[in-house]
Amino acid sequence: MQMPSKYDASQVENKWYDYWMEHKYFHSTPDDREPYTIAIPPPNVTGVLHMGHMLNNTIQDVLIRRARLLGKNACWVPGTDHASIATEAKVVAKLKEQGIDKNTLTREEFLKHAWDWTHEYGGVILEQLKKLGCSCDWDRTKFTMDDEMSEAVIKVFVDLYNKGLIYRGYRMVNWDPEAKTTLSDEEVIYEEKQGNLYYLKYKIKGSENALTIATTRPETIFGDTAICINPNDERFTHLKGKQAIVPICGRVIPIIEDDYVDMEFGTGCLKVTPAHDENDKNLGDKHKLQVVDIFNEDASLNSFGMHYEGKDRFVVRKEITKELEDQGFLVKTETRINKVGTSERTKAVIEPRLSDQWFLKMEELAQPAIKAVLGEDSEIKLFPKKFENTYRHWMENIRDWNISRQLLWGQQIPAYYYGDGKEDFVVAESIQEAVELANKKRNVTLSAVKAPLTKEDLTQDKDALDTWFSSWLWPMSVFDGIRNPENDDIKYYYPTNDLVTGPDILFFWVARMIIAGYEYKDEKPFNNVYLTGLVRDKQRRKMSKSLGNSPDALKLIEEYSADGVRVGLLLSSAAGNDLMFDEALCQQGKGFGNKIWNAYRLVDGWDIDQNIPQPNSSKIAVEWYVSKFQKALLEIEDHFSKYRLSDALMAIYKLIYDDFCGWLLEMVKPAYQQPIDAITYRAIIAIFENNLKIVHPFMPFLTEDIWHYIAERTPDEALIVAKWPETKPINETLIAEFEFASEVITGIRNIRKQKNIAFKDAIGFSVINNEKTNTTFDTIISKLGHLESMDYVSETIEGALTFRVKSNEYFVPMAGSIDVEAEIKKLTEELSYTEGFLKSVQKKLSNERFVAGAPEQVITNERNKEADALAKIETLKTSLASLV
RNA sequence: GGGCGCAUAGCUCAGUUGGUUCAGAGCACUUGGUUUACACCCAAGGGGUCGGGGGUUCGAAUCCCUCUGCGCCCACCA
Repeated sequence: MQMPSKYDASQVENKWYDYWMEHKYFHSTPDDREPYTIAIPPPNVTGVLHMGHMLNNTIQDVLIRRARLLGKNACWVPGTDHASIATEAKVVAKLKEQGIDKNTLTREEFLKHAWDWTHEYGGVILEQLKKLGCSCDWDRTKFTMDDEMSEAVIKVFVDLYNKGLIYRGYRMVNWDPEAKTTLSDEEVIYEEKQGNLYYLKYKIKGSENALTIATTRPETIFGDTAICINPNDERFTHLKGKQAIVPICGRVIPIIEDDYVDMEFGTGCLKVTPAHDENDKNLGDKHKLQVVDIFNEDASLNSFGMHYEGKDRFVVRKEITKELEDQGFLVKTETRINKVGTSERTKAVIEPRLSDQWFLKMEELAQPAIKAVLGEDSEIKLFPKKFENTYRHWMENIRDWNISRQLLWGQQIPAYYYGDGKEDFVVAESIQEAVELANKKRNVTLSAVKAPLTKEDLTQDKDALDTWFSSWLWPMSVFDGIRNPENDDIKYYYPTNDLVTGPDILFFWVARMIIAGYEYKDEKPFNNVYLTGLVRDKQRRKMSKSLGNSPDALKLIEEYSADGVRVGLLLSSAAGNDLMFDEALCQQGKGFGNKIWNAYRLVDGWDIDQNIPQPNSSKIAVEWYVSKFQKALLEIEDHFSKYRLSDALMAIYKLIYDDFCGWLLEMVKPAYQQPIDAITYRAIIAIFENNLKIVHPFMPFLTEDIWHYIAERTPDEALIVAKWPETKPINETLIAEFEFASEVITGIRNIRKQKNIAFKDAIGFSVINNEKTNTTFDTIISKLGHLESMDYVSETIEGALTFRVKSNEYFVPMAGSIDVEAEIKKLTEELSYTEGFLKSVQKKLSNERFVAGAPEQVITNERNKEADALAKIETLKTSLASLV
């Protein structure tokens, strides 16, 4: 087939992706091969591809394609996450645009909108992954809200409840007043903000005296139910047992004592607002204080806020400060930096709020997950290892997980209420079961038997479960391993091999998957966790939509080709290190593709002559490269085993660019318009095929395309399912000899450059072979140096340019044009450098403690260095003598 | 406040148990080169007191202490 001179990426990419899909290379079913499995970190169903996804999924595809070439049964399960709060926020915003208020809709109506949205946009991101070349088993695509996935979630909830691990509690939670839902601690981002510390005067009841407290939140005085002082604080002894009067609302509250109060901070008097601060809640519980909640769901004030009712908390803060000041209650204001919790999704300032929530007890569940990751013989390895510390810290201080969200989009909590009492509820997988359970439970409680409850008497809890409560089951539920634990898929594919994700969800997701894995399969969910870094721009800023510094992923692919972008992303992204993304890297990736393309164009253009013998230079060249390739193969293997993908790619890059294109092809290339012998040609093709195999995981499209130019192939022979190159013995001698030869060639090139000798002009060449190197590479030196001849001599050649490699001396005769002065200068400089070097080596060797303390190997080396230096000095001296 | 980690060439980073290959790679840069696959190319070259200071050792980028500057995680004193 005629090969175009330019590589047309988009056409090629579509062609081969379709081809792979058509022949079902991505699809996997259990068989007797070793499985290699990755469950994708499911992106948000309504999301679009960003640089983080690109990096993440490129890594996964490299791993999965390599596993496929290694003959494993590779299965990469794709899917999307319903991302409850993020998606719900988007749907609410869209409805708002259409003039629809979420609160006017029934649950069913809202969910219909959400599903419409999901069907419209869901899967866009998966289509984008295809453009990147991701070889997911699309037949297995899952969504965390699929019926069977939801069923698994509910089953697990009920099971954990029955085990006594899930409980309902009236607790202080993080309330997002914009989304009107609870957030887990992990979803709250603390930001430093400039704020004020207000000093407020509270009158003492039945006295003319007053006390002063300091607060950052004056609007919460309506919720004050006590003033607290430290019992050891002598300044306030006179306040003990007294009562204080809250400004503006005039409520009388007790003055209590607790050594929780820091005497150094503020005034040493603390106002206690149990409804709106976690620590105050604790104080409140301890001292049996009243709880006054002053906020509505949207964080506007309720009727306790008196004339501020209905106004937003921040508006009230401003206005009440004014009122307090006018009435003489405000003593002073200090500016202060404090950390304010904000919602990861909506950016709203979090309000601590007391409410009924569902919690999962974590401490006991976490134990197997701690053991699995930490310690010497850990079952799960984190890459890079440094995240183990972070993991340990979190796991050993784990708090109960608040799993309920006041959202509609998600699995509805399977708790059913049937009475007025706080405990009048049951937890069940279905309403039928709930009815039965409820009747049983009620009959036990009640002395008299009442008419049985029916479906209509039960109300299901309105809250939905936290998104992560479904995704923590992901590696199991994608194989239906929760509902159907003995099925073939779960038995074959679980545990999965590698998980590739960002460290930002180490706790949200990774830790919890490990916990769930041990609880439900009694086994780890994956062997290795590869934690990628954040993608940042050149100025180290995190790439984000709001900054507008994130390039359009698909445009990048259009411009640099999918392969180019993949290589660009991986060129500089060690595991766990942030990636300083620069489009120039994609350009380099594209350039690499171009290099490989043109290399094949060269080979493809050769005429083959069956009758000419293989030149010795070509024979050696091929043998050398085969060894070089094998050496690289080992190195690549080692990098992969340590998940050093950038290093593996760089090793491949250098092998192809320098050793293959730069050296091998130059060594075997026939003269202009001359044919190549058949033996060399066949060897080069075999080498080329091996090269393509190792590049394929990184650049799947280009390599598959060239693969089919090399030969007509049946579908079974496609590159994607080819066999990874076999390992063979390495001829280290040959590699070392080439190293030496390449230095000789460099020397010749330098002389040509110095004297402006064009490559097309052949030159004479002589050598004094003090090193006794053998002649293996002579034909190659001759070819690449364009030598007339290569003579072995024993005496210095007069009137020649010289250079040395080790103690060998080389001569390029140049009668009449030798600058003797310059030669002497050059030789003198080389001599003094070598003598200095020798001195330092000898100094080391004459140090008794060195000779006594250093290992044999090191000493031998130093002795070799000494001998080399002495030989070279000898050579230099002889040359100098002949010139002077 | 507690914990973890990082600092090596202009940039991004390797450097495994202290000693061959220890001062490296890629990119960028400088110089020279083009009828013969590729200027998306080839060749050659410059460039670093290994963040500062101190210590251990025959020997330190590597181990210890300290200072400085960054990054991340956790906890949240009103």
